[in-house]
This record gives sequence, structure tokens and C-alpha cells, in this order.
Amino acid sequence: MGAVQTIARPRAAADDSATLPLDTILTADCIAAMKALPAASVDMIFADPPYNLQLGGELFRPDGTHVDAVTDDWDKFDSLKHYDAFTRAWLAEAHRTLKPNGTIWVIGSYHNIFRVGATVQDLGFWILNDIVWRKSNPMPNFRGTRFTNAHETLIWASKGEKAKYTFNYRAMKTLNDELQMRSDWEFPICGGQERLKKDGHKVHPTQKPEALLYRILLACTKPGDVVLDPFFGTGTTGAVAKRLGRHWIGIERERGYVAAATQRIEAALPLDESAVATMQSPRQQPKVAFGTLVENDYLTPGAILTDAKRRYRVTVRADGSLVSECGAVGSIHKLGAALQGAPACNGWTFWHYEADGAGLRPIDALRQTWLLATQP
Amino acid sequence: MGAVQTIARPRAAADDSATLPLDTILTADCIAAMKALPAASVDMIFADPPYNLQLGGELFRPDGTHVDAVTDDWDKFDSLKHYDAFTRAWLAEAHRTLKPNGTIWVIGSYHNIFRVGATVQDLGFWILNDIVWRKSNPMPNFRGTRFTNAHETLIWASKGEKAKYTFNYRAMKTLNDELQMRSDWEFPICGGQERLKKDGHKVHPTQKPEALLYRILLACTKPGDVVLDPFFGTGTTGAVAKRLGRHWIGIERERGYVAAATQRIEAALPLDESAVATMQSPRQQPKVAFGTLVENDYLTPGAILTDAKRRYRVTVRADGSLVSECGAVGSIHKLGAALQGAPACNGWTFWHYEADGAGLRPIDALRQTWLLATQP
DNA sequence: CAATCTAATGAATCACGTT
DNA sequence: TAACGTGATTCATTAGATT
Repeated sequence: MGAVQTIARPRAAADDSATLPLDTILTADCIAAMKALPAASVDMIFADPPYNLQLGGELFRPDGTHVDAVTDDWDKFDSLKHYDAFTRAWLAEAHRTLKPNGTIWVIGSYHNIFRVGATVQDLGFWILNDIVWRKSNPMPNFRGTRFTNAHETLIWASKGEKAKYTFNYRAMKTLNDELQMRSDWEFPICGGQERLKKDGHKVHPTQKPEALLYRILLACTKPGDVVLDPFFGTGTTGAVAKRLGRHWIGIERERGYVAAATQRIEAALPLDESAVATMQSPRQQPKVAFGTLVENDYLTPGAILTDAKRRYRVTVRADGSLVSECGAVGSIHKLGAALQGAPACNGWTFWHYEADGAGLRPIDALRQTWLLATQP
Repeated sequence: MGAVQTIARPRAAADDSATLPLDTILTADCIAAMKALPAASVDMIFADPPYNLQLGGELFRPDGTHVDAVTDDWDKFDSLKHYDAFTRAWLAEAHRTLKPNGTIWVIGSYHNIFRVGATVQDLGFWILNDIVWRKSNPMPNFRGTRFTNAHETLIWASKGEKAKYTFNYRAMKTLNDELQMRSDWEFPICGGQERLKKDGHKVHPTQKPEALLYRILLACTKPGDVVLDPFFGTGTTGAVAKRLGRHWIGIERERGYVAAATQRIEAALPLDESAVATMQSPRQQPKVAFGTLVENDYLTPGAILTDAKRRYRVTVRADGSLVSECGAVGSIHKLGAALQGAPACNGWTFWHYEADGAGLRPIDALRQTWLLATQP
């Protein structure tokens, strides 16, 4: 195994160029279309297959509005067994069409990614990383029944253990303020102007953000490489590939998606440098929840907090809530406000703890200590 | 399916208490020891199984025993096959020993988590979330060949699709500064004083941070619940369970780890009961009928209620039903839903009354006053 | 015109007890 | 067991309307 960056590999070989349908969309079933492609002919594959969500009944937000779920036929499978067979079939073709030193990316959620990942390994692919796409603005869990499903998972794999795959290490490090790019990436979900719409409705229920593809193509392909996307949808992969000077091949069955993708890619301009800056710099804001300090034993449940003048006295509980002597409970902010009869309160500066021999210190001091210990 | 917090479930039943080795470490092979436990006897399982293969060519037989130095005889498909058999064997026992409404947590990396996740599904577990542990201080990729592997993945699953699992939604929300807890969690890796060492060397190569177990146990168990850890290692699960007032059972084969865990857990201090308490969901409060408030003159029949924006106006009747100006009649919930044309409505927060000099207040405030006055 | 309010929406396996 | 009544439940962002 190893990352090769220095060796200039040949572009698509002459015989391939003749047969490869470069920079076009094949309107066809993905497995059939892949079978028609020559073996060992593409440099990278990006695949966003159906997730097999298995959703139940209708879902409403607390304000009574209806949640527009993914109910399309292409996401329905009779059973896990059928889904596995489908997964194995298209991944086998992916393995065949990939060049020896090519890599594959597959995105999914907990509904399908474990089955996809196991099949990837079964077929002899060598997993290089799993990448977590952290959504900065995920849909909440409206019923309060689980943790907010705030991420999706990507698998990056080479064709085999010894393959000399492309990884543009320096580009990734530069992009990440001279720190190694990590396996957790934060992007917003696709919305606003970028989201394709027709008659006011989204064209595709699961359009991926261009920023995600941008980072993937920049990291794992070279200019002129051929990128295959067997689940092309509205063509995010094609649009980004064109912008970055990579060739692309899309496979998509639904004509509506093909039409939208065609128009979109025609409008895409190669190397839009201005967009690069906004899409590349991973932003992260250190935000600390009071509960984090409790979890990490900066404050032990049962600890006593008071305000600076010791008028109010409360006890810290296991979940980071506070309980007053009169039995009122709430977060550091809410209980501080309630006890004072104020509309709001900054709990970080209001509440204090007794530091050993140093008198009262605001709990904000603990937050600063935490940030110093955990931020690079 | 759904999160149940209101039903006080029995602790380990009498017959289980007799046979369950509560708060002890079983020095044994995990599959054999689990087979000896009664069916449907534990509330939660936390498992940190071996990560398999690839790293150093480790191999496991289906019974979990280690295969030494045979790398030439085993290709990676054999290795995967045997790891799958081992995974299936211990997960099947986990399924058997779990109570009908219990849940399981499994942690892993990209080397094994896809195989584990697929087997979890194959055995009938119902995945509730996958959780990403983002390491604030991961080990860098020294050779610059991949993305920094900066996270591990946890799977949280119930015993089946319809199970009524425990999820302490309010406690998690409080812990996260009044925002829903997401599926991506950030913790430092285990180090410093927390990391167990002997003769200057770490006792266990993959000791998990207590903060991770703290959040898991707080989220998905109740005080007094029984937590089983079949890969106990140096006993992080036991130490945190003891602190939080949960029972624990550990299974560990290596005597060195057992000794370290025993000493560690003995030193752990349980929090007192009030500190273990967490924020409770309204689901756990006793139900109050709106009519009760009318009967007790918190609201007089004939009183006027409106929504917050005063778009709808209704009159309270003697039996606690409401009547609108257009003559529609119904409960606080039904009429609120009907007037808005919504599928459902929480009348307690939708309807407001005019409080003396204090403007509109939701009728839920009256319910809270009633609860305070009548609950011990 | 700037500031502010309102409405819409996103790959979601999203309730429970009683009759 | 299916139907029904009660009532618990949301965050970040964008776009458009209003002040």
C-alpha cells in the first residue's frame, strides 16, 4: 500500500479513450451500464447508492407541518437480502471497471453503510479510511426518541491492499490550515441556491453538497483523471469534476434527473477559484456544553455552585442540570434566570465554584481550562 | 417502537438476582460466560470487541480464541470469515441475554465495524443510531498516506423493531446546553491520570475514556439497571456504572486486566442519589386531565382561551371541553387540531388564558401549578 | 433601506396506554 | 387486535414579508 503523488500516470489509454463515454451521462440501469464499460478503465468511482431507509408512517414536526420523506421507488427493496444482492452486484462491477491504482468512495447512513462496507471488504477492496460527514444543519429528531441523526458515513477504499492509490496529502493539509486533514468533515446539507429546484420543488430528494465532492476529488484524483458515478442523480459529481478539470462518466436511470444534470453541468464553469475558498476552509467553532465538564469530571455531580455573592446555592447533577435548595431544576442558564426572576442569565459567569484555597471562581474558568486542554 | 420513560420497570427479577453475578468480573471466555447467563436478564450491553485482522495479522477462531503466527496459511478472506463467525457467536449470546426492552452498544473502527453492524442487523437487532466518537487528540497519520483516523464508530441498537427502549431524552438535551444531543460526540482519548499504568506502561492498549461510558449509561439506562460488558478489559464500564448507581457484570479472560479492573472499580466512588438524578421528561409526570383544573377552579367554566396569537378563541365548558365561536366542540387537543386543520395538537401549550396583568400564559402553567400543589 | 418577523424545510428506519 | 384519545416534540438556514 502507499500513496503515490509523484509518478505521472498516463491519462486514459488510447484504446480506452475510444470506448469510454467521457463527460457524458448514460441513461441506463447502473449495473447493465457498468458491465458495458471496459475493465480497469476509470481512476475513481464515487457512489451514492440507495440507502434502503425503510421508513414507517407519516412524520410531522412539532408545529404540525408534514415532513417530506424519501418515498421514491428507487429506495425500496423487498428485504435486506435483496439489498445485499444489489449491493454486491454493482460493487463487483465497480471493482472490475476500476484501474488497479484507482479508489472508490461510497456514501451511506446507518441503514445501509454496514452492509455496503462488509461487501466492499468481501470483494477484496482495501478500506483506507471511513469519513464522517458531520452536517452543520441536520434535521432534528422531532419526537425526541433518539439522538439527532447528524452525520453520514463515507468509505474510501483502494482496489487491493498493495495498490498505489492517489492521495494528495499536501493539498489536504494546506486546505486544513497546515494540520493533517482528519476523518471527520463538516459541511452544511445542500440547500439555498445550490439546491436544484423545479416548480418550487426539489428535483432530487438527496442531492449532495458540491463541497463534499470537491474535497474528495481534490484529495484522490489528478487533473485529467476519469471519475465514474454509477448513481449520478442530478450530477453533483459531474459538475464538480468539470470545475476541477477531471473527466466524468455518469449513469442514471431516471430521465428527469438526467435532464437536470445535463443542464447543470453545462452551466458549470471550470476552475471557479472564488468558490474554492468558501468550500475548502473547514470551519469549526469550539462550543462547550456545561455537561461536557461534568462528563469529563471537571466538576463532579453533587458539587455545590453559588453566585458571586453566595445568595443562591445549587447542586450539580449527573446530566449537568442544577437543583436548588427549594427543589427547582434546570440548566445553568435557565435556573440562574429563574432564581433571579430575570428573563435570561449567562450561567457561565453567574455560577461559581469553590476552588481549593483560591476562593470562588466562575465556572467559565473551567470552560477555558477545558478548551486549552482539547483545542489544538 | 419508542422511548419509554414512564413505566417503572422491575429491577432484576428475584430469580435473576439469585443467578446474576452482579457487580463482579467473570474471568472467562466471553462466549462461554455469556452462555451461562440467564436469557433476557440484562438491561444494557456495552461491547468493545477486538478490532480484528489487518493490524498485525491477528486472527480469531469462531470461539474467540486467538490464532498465532499463521499469516501464511490464512488469506484475508479466511480471516474475515472467521472474524464474522466470532462476531456472530458473541452477538447471538448478547441478543439472548438482553431483556426485551434492553439495548446494546458496540464500538469499533473501520476495520471491523461494518462486519459488526451487518451482523447486528442480521440477528434482528434494530439499529437506533450510529454514533461517532470524534477524538479531540487523535494519533496523526505519520506517513501522510491517508486522512488522520480521528474517530471511532458506535452502534446503538434495540433487541427488535418494536422494542420500547430507554432513552433519557431530557437528560441528554440538558447535558448539551438545551440542544438535542447529536450523533457526533467529541471526547479526548483516554490519557493522563485516567489512563491505567503499570511500571510506566499502559495496562491496556485501547482503554476507553470514562466520559464516553458516562454519556452512554446516562442516556440509555436507569439507576439500578444491569449493564453487561463482555469485553471488560480494565473495567471502564464497571467504574462508570458504579459511579452512576448502575449494576454491572464484566467478562474478561486476561487475568492482568481483571486485576487492574478490580482495583480500579474498588476505588471508584458512587455518587449520591440526588447527584445521579437527571432532568425528567414530562412523559414521566402523572397525567392531569384538563377537567381536573376546571373542577378545582383553576379555570372557571365560561373562561376564554386563545392561542398565542389570538387567532382562535374558545370558551371553557363545565366538563373541561371547549367550544369555539363557530360552534365546534372538543377536548383541548382535538379542538386545537381541528381549528388549525392539523393532524394533532398539544392543547396544553397551544391554548392560553389571560393572566391578571401578566398577559397570555399557556394553560400548561396551570397544570404545573396543580402538579406542584398535589405531588409530594 | 435596514432591521425584524414569519414561513418553509432537510436521506427520519420518530408514541403509548386503554378499550 | 385494531381503533381511539391523550399529548410530547425541533435546529439551522434560507427566503420572503413586514415594519
